[in-house]
Amino acid sequence: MPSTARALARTQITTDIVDAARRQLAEAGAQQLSLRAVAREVGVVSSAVYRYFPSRDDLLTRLIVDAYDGLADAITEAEAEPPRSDLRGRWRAASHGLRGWARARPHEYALAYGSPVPGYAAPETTIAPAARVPAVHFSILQEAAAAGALDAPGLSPSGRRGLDPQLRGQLETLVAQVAPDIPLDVLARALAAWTQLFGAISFELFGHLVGVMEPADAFFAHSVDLLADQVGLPPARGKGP
Amino acid sequence: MPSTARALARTQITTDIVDAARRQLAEAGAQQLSLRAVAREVGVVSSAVYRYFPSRDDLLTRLIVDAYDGLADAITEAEAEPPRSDLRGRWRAASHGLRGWARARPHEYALAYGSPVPGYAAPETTIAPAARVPAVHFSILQEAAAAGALDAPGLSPSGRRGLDPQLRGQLETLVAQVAPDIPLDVLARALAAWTQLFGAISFELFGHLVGVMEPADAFFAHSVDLLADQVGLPPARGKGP
DNA sequence: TGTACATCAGTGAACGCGCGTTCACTGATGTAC
DNA sequence: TGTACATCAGTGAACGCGCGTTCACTGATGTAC
Repeated sequence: MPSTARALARTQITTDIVDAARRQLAEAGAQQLSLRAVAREVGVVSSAVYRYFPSRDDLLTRLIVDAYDGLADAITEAEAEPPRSDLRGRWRAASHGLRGWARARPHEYALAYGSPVPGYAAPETTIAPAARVPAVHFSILQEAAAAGALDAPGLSPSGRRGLDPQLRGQLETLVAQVAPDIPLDVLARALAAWTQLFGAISFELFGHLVGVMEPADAFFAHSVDLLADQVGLPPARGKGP
Repeated sequence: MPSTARALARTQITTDIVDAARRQLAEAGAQQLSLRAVAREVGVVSSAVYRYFPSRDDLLTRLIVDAYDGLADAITEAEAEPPRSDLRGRWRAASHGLRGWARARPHEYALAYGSPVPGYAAPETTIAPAARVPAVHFSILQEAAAAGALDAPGLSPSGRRGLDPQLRGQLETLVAQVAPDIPLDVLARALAAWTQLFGAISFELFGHLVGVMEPADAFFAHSVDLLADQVGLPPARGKGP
């Protein structure tokens, strides 16, 4: 990896291209993202972009991976704020970090979590970065479970009472990969809570709360707390978020 | 409204156009929907479509309105199955009806509830049909509340204890329009549950559960029951869905 | 250090494509007397 | 019932547009001796 002038220029221009693409994504959405427009913005002829990305789809993939990474970073950072012992505070912070990131970059959010881009199939490269995103929430529960701090109506001591067999099988596979200390029924609720956070954020960003819950701050905060209850996190110890 | 040959032909061809458009939506997604392709499929020259829809966007609007209407119908029909006294059964049926409709028509679902179509702004005409969709779920809660059947941890007798002022204000406006008998805290949970159903369905349809919860049937059923608990519906009286 | 060759970034023209929308037109259908 | 006129569905050509990708090329940068 010698830092020749060429290599330096290459990384510089690569990031220029990605930045321009991200800017266009922010302005027009994923399917309007055009290689030619990106090239124009970077100040280069359209065919030159092919020296950096073999096709438009590869550029899209890069944007998706960056989105997952940025989101995971934002959640991690937000979650680090509250004192470690304040489990609910950390849950709240992580959740609001998720929403804040999404509101600041609605098109990147839509690219990663909205309707699939027609004609584009995400390659396997995106799986690992995508998996980073829920890890923070799971780790909070992991820690809480290990400390015996989780409690909610309907949770069973065994962690598996009343779970449908299909669901139990899936959860057993997942628990091994992700968070071995979490009881199965808590993990099920965590996953539900996880999808549900995205439901609230998507509704807000995609305009389904307009005229109903607008601004959605208080509504989202309320949802987050309901979900914290549901997964069995202990009540807040200090002030809310 | 005389049924002249012309008028008959007009309604016939209008539905032909909409059907062709819906078929293309199902195959390629909203932003690939092209007037020319629709015209080709209907067997007519592209400019002829302008006799029926003034622009591509109007055709899109029609598809969106149809989607909301179809979804509302599907939920209504599904909810009518269980005995009226089985409130939780009705909640489940309505929710599974929602998912079933979405799974059968992922692109129509994405058009209505996924990322906004770039360059397209939904006109006010879509508001009324969109509002029909959540009405079934709300009416179940309305009825349950009137019968005094709702109970869940954290719900207060006054219905408003502990609600953030911003949220309370929004809920008061909404409750008047939608379901005057529902206590505010139940309505807040109902709305949260509502957005959360869409989170689960979007995750499933948009591929975020692939390899994790697949098939998602049991997971979705579990989520629906957790949400039923959260809004305070009484436990199931008979078998599950 | 200097030269000969290999690498590679960027150019510019071209390919073939499909799109939404407009317009003057024709011929069939409908209506008023 | 028959005729004269008005309405309107559908045609076909054209407008101007932007797109992704390929290709032979040039000139600058890097490398081996």
